Amino acid sequence: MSFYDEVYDIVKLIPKGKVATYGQIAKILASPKASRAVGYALHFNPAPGIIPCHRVVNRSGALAPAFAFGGREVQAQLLAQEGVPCDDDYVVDLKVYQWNGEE
DNA sequence: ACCATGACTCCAT
DNA sequence: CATGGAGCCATGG
Repeated sequence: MSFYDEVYDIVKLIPKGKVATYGQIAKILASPKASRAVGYALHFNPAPGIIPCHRVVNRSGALAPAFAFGGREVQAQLLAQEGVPCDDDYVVDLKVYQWNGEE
């Protein structure tokens, strides 16, 4: 699962107050279209608490609807706590909070 | 190698 | 704007 390991590593090094999209991570890894595999890797989430999956959002900047480590509201709280306020629809302002450290 | 699945993304209606 | 279908990638049986 080296691919997944890469995903976890990327997610783990996302700076506080920033979020990354599946497509962005996929692009950083190897293929910009591996967003599915990336989401899958996060779904495995082998290290909850260590892997800030809440900092990973979809291309719209919205939190994963199927997120299940506590609920979207919890994720929203975490993001707000990190300094990333989210919309009522759990949508983050990507043009401001999207992580661009690998771009 | 093939088929099925999935926290995605894009295009068409 | 909501819904549906197709494409892409990695994993597991």
